[in-house]
Amino acid sequence: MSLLVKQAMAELRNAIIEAAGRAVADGEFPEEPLSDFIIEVPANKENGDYSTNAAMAWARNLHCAPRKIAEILAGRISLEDTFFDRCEIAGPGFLNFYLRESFNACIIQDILEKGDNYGRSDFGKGQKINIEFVSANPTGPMHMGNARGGALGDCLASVLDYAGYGISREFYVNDAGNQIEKFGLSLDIRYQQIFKGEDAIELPEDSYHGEDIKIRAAEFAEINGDKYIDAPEEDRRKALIAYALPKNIAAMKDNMEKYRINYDTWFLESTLHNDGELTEAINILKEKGLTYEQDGALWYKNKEVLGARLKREGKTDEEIERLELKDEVLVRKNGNPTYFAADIAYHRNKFARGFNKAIDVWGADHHGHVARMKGALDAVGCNGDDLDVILMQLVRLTSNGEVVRMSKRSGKAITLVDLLDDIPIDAVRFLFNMREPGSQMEFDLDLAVEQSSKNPVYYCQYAHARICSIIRKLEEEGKTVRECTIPELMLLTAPEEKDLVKHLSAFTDEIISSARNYDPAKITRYAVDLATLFHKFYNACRVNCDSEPLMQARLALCICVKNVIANILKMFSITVPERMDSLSE
RNA sequence: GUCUACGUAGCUCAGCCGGAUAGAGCGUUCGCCUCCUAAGCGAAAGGCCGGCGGUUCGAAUCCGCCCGUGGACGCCA
Repeated sequence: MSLLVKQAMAELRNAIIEAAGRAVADGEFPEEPLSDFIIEVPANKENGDYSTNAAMAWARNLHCAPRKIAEILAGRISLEDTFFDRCEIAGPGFLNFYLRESFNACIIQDILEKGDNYGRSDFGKGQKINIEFVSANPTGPMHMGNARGGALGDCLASVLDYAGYGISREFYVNDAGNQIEKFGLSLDIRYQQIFKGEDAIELPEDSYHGEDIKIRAAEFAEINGDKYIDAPEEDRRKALIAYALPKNIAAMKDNMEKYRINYDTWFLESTLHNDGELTEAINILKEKGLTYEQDGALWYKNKEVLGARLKREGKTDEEIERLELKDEVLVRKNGNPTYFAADIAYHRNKFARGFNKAIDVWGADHHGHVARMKGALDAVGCNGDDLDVILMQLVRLTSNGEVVRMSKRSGKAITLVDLLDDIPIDAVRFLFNMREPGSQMEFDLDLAVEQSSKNPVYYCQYAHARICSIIRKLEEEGKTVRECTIPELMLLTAPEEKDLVKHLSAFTDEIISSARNYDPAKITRYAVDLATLFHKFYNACRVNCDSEPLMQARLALCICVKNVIANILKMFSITVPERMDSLSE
C-alpha cells in the first residue's frame, strides 16, 4: 500500500493497543487482551475510513460486552499526531475512524511524486521467481489454453515484478522425447503420401492429424523432392524433424512476440537429454533406492515418496490409501524417458539456477501431475514446496451467446493465431485477466472487438485518453499545470473526488494482494473500478472551472488517475492511448 | 468409484484468511450533451448466495453430507 496508508494503519493499531494498555492500568480490563484484531476499510463509507473489530474480538477473553469494551477503548484512545481526527462506536461494537481532511491531499502529493513507480513495493524482497507458462508442444499450432495461459502468466509476472520480486519468464520447449518421435512419424507418412498417394499408407490413429503437418511435409517435399523416399526410415524422419521443428519453434516465438510476451529463456528439453542432466536426475532416484525395474521399464516409487509427503502434510493413512497412488514410469521399455522423468530433471535444473521459487501455469487437466511432481522434487534433493502450480481452467469462446468451437476460416478448432488475427491484442490480454485462473471462464468474441464502454479495456483506455484531452484543451487556453499546495488540494471535497483518492490510495496494496494470490485479475478489475470512479468524477466535477486553485487541484487528481491507469496498462503491455481515435483505424 | 475445481441477479462475474444494508457490468425500462471526447453519466427493476446440517455473539465466507457442472485418474503430455 502507499506508504501513507501503511503508516496510517500502523498509527491506528498502536493507538488501539495503547488504549487497551490504559484500560488495564485503569482497572477496566482485567488483563491485557491478546487475541488479534483487524483494521479494515469498511465496505460502506458511512462507517468511516477505517474500522476495527477489536472490541468484538476481545469480548470473549475479557468477559465483557463488545459495545462496553468499545466505549472503554474510545474514551482512552489518543489520535494526536496521527492522520485521524475522530473515532466513533457503531453497530455491535465496531470502532470507526475518520481521517483528517489533509490526508487525501498528502496522498495526491505522494502519487505525483512517485509517478511511474507508484504501486511498486519491496514486498517480494527481491526473491527470485521463475515463472513458466504456455510451454506449448512444438508439434502443432497453439490453442486457446495457450492464449489464456500466455496472458495470465505474462501479466502475473509483471504484477510480481511490481511487488518486488525478481522475475524470469520461461518457455519450456518439448523438443525431445515421445511426442517428437510421433511428430516425425506423422511428417514421414504425410511426406510419403505426397508421392505414393493418400491411400498407400495410413496415418495411425494416435499420431498428428492436423493440416499443419501436411503443410510442413509439403514444404519439405518442395525443397527435397522425393530424394528421401528410398532413404532409411530413420534418416528420413530425422531430416523431416530437422526441417519442421525449428520452423515450428520459430513460429511459436513469432506468435508470442506478437502477443507481446517476451521470455527471458526458451528452455529446450533436448538440452536435458544431451548434457546428461536427465540421466543425473534418474541416477539420484536410483541411488536413493526409489526406482525399480518391471516389465522392462524403469519405475519411480511415487506411492512411497508422495505418501510420505502427504503424511507430513497431515493426511491420515486411510486418506492416503483412498488416493490409490500409483508408481510412475521413468524410462519406457523402448528406452525412451517419459515426460515425467524429463520434467523432474527440468525442475531440478530451475532450482539449480538459483530461483527461490518456481511457478508453473498449467491447464487444469494436469492437476494430477502436481502432487507427484512436488514429491519427486523432494526426492531429488529440492523442496517440492518451492514449486507453485497455477491450474487454469479452459476457456469457452462465445459469440451471440453461443459457444464457438470452430474457426470460420479453417473449420478447425480456433488457434491462438486465429484469435490474435481477429481480436485486438489489447482486448485479449485484458479480458483473459478479468477472471481468476481457476474459473471456467467465458470469452465473448463480440465483446472483445467492441469499441465501447461495454468493453472493459476500452473503458479504461478512454478514461486515460479523456484526461489527456482535458490537459490538451486547457493548454490550448493557455492554462498550464502547476504544483499545488496542501490547502489547495484540500479543496477536493466532493464525494466523487474523495472516492477517487481513496481508490487511488489502495493501489499498492492491491498489487501486493494480487501478487500474493497469484491473481492478476484483481488488477484489471481495480483498473475498471478506477475508470468508473473517474468517469463519475468527470460528469460531476468540471476541471476547467472558474476557480484557478480548484482547477489545479482537480488537475492534480486527474494526473494521479492518469498515472495509475498508465502504470497498469503498461504493466500488462496494453496500449496507453493519448486519444481514442488513434485506436480505431 | 476416488481425486480436483466450481455453483452468488435473466446473462457474465466480484465479494470468501467470519463482521455492519450481498456488489459490478451486460441485458430491460426511463432520463442527461448551447459546457473539458455521450467511446461518458444518472435512476428504476432484478437475490432462499445450489440444498441440508454443524461451529460462532455473528456464516455467501469456515467444517461435514447431499445435488449439479467441468477436469483428472495411460509405458500421453
